[in-house]
Amino acid sequence: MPIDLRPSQALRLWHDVTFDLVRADLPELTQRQMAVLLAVYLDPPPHTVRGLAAKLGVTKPVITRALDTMGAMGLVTRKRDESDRRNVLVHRTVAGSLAVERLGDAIQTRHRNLPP
Amino acid sequence: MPIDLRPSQALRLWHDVTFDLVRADLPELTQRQMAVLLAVYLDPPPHTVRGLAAKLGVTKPVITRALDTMGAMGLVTRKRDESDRRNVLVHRTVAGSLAVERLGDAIQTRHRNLPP
DNA sequence: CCTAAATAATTCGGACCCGAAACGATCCGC
DNA sequence: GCGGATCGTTTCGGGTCCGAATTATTTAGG
Repeated sequence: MPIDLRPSQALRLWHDVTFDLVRADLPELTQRQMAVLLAVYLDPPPHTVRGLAAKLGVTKPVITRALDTMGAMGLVTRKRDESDRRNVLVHRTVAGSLAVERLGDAIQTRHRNLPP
Repeated sequence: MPIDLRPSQALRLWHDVTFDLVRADLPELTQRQMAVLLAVYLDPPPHTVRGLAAKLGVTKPVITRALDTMGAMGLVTRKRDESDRRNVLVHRTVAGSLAVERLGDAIQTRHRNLPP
């Protein structure tokens, strides 16, 4: 477990990484889209629209729209669940894995360079 | 300086705090608004529209609009610079300080509870 | 079967954000 | 003073997101 972060260091970390995300002129993700992306890539599958909506405490259309947008960006794909065709399963992509990996590296780097 | 975060821990931290922000049904801030808010509260004053725009690498109207929104939320205030009335100076508020402080606590808590 | 429940998607009106350009106010050098 | 430069705001057309309600598809139960 890492040594405790003081609040000022915690905020500095959040500030620095947020600036990295803004300065990188990738398409901006909303907070909700970011939450969906990280849920899909960090939590174990399967991921359904309903499950993601419940996890985030938002309505299902929010998830559908987030998946529309992130699907157009190539960050996730959707497939019908063949064992229960009411469900839609969200899958990871290579592009999404790379984007998440880059975010992890950014956080790690900013964390390592925090002032004492 | 804190011990190094592994990328998986870094991403878990970002995931957890992002979820906290989404679940707390406060008005959502865009990434850019978050960047402006943290710049105002973490970097030393004075803060001008032009300075913030340069720091974030965005156009001035982006800052003006972010200040409009965050001003309506009570997170910041604007005042004319009396020594150069072309400038607008961005000031902190009690509500903004509290919001930033709560964010810092959330990050600290999530960081402390990261899996090994 | 055939109805009721569950799931994801779509529609609707309204609000917000964007970039680029134009605008008004203010300052500064000559 | 005056003209150009600087600063913040506003306008414009277009796009995205929102919540709530509705729809279409599929499953499960009697």
